[in-house]
Amino acid sequence: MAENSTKTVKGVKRKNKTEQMLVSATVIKRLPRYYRYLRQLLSDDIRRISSGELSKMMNVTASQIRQDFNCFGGFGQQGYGYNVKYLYTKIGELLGVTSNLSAIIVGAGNLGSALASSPIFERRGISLLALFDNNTSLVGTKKYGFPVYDISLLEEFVKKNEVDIAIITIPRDYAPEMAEKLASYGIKGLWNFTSAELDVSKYGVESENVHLGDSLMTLCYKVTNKEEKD
Amino acid sequence: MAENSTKTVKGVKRKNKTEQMLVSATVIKRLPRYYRYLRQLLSDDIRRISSGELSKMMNVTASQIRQDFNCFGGFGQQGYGYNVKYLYTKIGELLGVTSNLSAIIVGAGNLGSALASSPIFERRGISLLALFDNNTSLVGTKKYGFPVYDISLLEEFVKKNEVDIAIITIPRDYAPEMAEKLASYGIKGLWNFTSAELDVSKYGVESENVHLGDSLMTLCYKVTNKEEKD
DNA sequence: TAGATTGTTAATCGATTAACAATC
DNA sequence: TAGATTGTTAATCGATTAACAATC
Repeated sequence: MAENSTKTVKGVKRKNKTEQMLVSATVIKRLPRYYRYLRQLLSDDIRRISSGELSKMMNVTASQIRQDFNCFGGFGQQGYGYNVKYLYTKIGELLGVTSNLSAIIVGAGNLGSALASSPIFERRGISLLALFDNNTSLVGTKKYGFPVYDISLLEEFVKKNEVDIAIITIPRDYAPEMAEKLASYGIKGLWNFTSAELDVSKYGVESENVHLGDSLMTLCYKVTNKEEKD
Repeated sequence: MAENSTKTVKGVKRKNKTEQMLVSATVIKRLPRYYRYLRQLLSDDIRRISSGELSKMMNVTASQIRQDFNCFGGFGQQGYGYNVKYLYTKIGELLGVTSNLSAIIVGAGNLGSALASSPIFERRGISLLALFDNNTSLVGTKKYGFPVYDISLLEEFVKKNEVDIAIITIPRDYAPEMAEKLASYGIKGLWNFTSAELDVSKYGVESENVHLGDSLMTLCYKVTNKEEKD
């Protein structure tokens, strides 16, 4: 992916280092946030930014920003800072925006439908292909342009279309079994919205557990236990 | 809240320490997960559990479990372990399950409606009161039993009903302004589903930013960059 | 060149784990 | 009592921050 070459971007030479150690999950989880801020800068027509300026905007240290970017070989230039467009593109590539991933939603209920209606996939270069459900009154309909298929067609569809990501919005109790099935069909990633913890790493499948309930409870903790203001 | 008293629970004496330092966010964020596992144990009729057993179930170290619980003064008993029911209740209290919080959903679109239809609030002792929207075709209807009111009624409603938590499911661009308004109306917590970062801590309002897009991108990173399996 | 700002090493901080004495 | 397991202190690990030499 990264190589020991020298590229010329905006008339400026840049070095790409050979991929070093694996990057910690702590750093990875910060990348989408950088990506959001960089898109904003880009749409504000800001061409360059220093770690110092970005740190003020994002409320993190400049040190952390430079350390984070350096995990991937360094995207900046001494004395100049970072080229916003270049940095945005690079982080986008890291995050897989250009890797043309495909996705399906398993569970065409309220949450599944809400996701289908949102621009969340399109914005990240992910092709949503279809929804699946076992509810016969949903099967055969379309949700925001995407077909809802019967769950019995899932295996064939996933294998034929080499689906990368499955989004799980089915009732909690069916989730672990469904996750295993999807893993066996060759899914590469699982985006889990149920309160079950789905770990299919033993099949080499990556997963992200959203756990909305945990987020809500964390908020409740903060609301309940906030007394001492500073 | 906690006091230097001695309680008798299930015939066992327990000490409550005076609240010590403030507990780190790292620990807080783990509480909902403990809570989930403990509920499971409870429904499986398991009365007691040791940190060692729980650590195996949850894939964390027993040390971490004991450290975490001890941030709140210790819920266990030497030589015995933890009483599941007691521990579950205690963590629930910490998380505000018994503090009778109220909530509204601002934005009755697909995502707002999906949340209204879910048992996520009821399960955590939160009363969902209503939804708000500016779409006249939604106003006056009911979503899963909850009324949808016009956004113009928001201020009066929040103040009159002393609403604790506002859930923001409106388009991103309106979110910061709405957050400030809600803060000024006296909201205590904000559960934010937009991609905007809403920080109203300057008004003393707590917030949780869900950032589904970030979660999806993190998954994309993992899917795209998984090569080396072990 | 001089100034700016990165890339990177070293120092600090906080979180996790290990160890064990206290005690049920 | 003896055995088990917590509560808690000490050791380790990893992540963050500070500092500065490299360099554009």
